[in-house]
Amino acid sequence: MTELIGQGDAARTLALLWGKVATPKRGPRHSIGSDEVIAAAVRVADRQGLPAVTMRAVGNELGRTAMSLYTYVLSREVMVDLMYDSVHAEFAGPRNVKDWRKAIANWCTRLRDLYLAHPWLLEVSSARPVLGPKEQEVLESLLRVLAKAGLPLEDRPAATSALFSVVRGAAKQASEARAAVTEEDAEWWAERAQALAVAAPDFAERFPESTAMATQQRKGGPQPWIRAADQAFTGAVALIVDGLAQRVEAATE
Amino acid sequence: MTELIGQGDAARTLALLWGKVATPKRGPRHSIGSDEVIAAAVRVADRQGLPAVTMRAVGNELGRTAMSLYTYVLSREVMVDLMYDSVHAEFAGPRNVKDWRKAIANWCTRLRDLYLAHPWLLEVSSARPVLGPKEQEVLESLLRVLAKAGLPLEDRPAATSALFSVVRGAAKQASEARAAVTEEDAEWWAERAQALAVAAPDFAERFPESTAMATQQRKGGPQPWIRAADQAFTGAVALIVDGLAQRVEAATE
DNA sequence: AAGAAACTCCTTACGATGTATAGTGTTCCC
DNA sequence: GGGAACACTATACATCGTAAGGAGTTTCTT
Repeated sequence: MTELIGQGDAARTLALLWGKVATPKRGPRHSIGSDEVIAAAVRVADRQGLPAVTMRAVGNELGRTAMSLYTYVLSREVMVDLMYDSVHAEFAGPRNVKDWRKAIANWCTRLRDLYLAHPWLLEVSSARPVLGPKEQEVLESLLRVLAKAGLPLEDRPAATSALFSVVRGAAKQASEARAAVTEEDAEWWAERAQALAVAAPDFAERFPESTAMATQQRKGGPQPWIRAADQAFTGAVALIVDGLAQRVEAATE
Repeated sequence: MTELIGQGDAARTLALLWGKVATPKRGPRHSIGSDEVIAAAVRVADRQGLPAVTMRAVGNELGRTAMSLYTYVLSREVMVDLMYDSVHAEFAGPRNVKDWRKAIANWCTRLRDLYLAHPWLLEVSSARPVLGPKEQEVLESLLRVLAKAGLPLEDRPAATSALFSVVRGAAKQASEARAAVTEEDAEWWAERAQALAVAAPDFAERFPESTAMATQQRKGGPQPWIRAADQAFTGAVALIVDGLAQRVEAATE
């Protein structure tokens, strides 16, 4: 039975997200701000992944105890939300605004690069939306392109939904592929592949289409995983852009 | 009956996934099988979500201790992998195979419904692929449709990547929307919305396009969230299908 | 037939986690 | 200058996955 943990959560969190925190009048000065806490947490996440972001680890990163963080961030969950929005500041809006097709492709690539720079972003449970300004700006920048392209209002939810999904999906796949290149993990993959061959000797007959696609993808020269993931990504984006072009044409006729 | 119960995690897990476990010769009979363990874990996950799937909870579901599960599943992580593949058995391949466009839409809907029936599927970290036969069959069934449609081999990775991403993304959004209808959570959302209005009074001016889309979506009658999410989903799928149709035409000319 | 071996399942225990609680010391308002 | 508000620390607790070891059960070997 999940109880509503503290009624003030939402207001407090949103205030932090939108930079509307009133500084207290009395008591010792904050030697740091919540920004520093978030930055430290992001550093830990970038280095060691999201599970390593424990209150103790972040406190240690700041030369402080775990409990002192609660002065700034109310709970770990909230801290992760703040981290999430925070790194979206690194996102730079799309270029090539003249050609909207290129602008969309550019938006997708930049967002994917953000996810690749901070893979833990994709582990943040979006069971409940964060609603921060920096992530909002990412969405807004896409909508600006779609508006200028002349895409009807009613088509935009589908478009944004599709593009966000594809970028996130591709980023996930790409970061897996990237991890596979690590020496340690390469071994893991090899072992896994062999174990699969033993466990499922009839794989090729049972899943002919999957096998065909896999062998096709393996022809990509060195580091085929990464290249394949990359091509799947650009291909998927192109697919959606083509679909959007049809909608735009239909609307402007 | 292949013998190899490999020493490694991977081999053991894959053996379980592909049903190639050798039953031990000595010792007391298993009063249950690993299937029952997985089924019990799935029951817990369906009722209370993935975080509630603790070894103790699953053990309790079976009238057993937590530690006894290690006879069957080596670790919690492996157990979740097995759960993941297991429920993909519920997936029924697409109908309407004659019209490949409808078949794809059907495949997407069915997969989304699976995710909605077991929302915890979307929380399973796909940092490392599961490689089970039941999930593989889901992919294979899509590839069969694409093959029959005449989509060139080199376009299939992009197509599958895009469709999987869209279905997962939409399912995530939909399950959030569904959660919002719950009475408890409705309150949470209302509180959240009000807090946002306070924290970001300039939202509309700052994000005009986002606001326009939101108001547009709100015109959807009762339960606008769900309907909006649903339309975004079908729209996104249609978008991709249109893109695929172009590729198919280009190839068959 | 009987001991050894293999196996299931249990009890206990450990380190790690998020955070409640209580206390110490600092800073500012009246 | 006293008291309220606050930052920060130390300690403690429930819960988690699971390591370790033991008791009881079944089968193989002899």
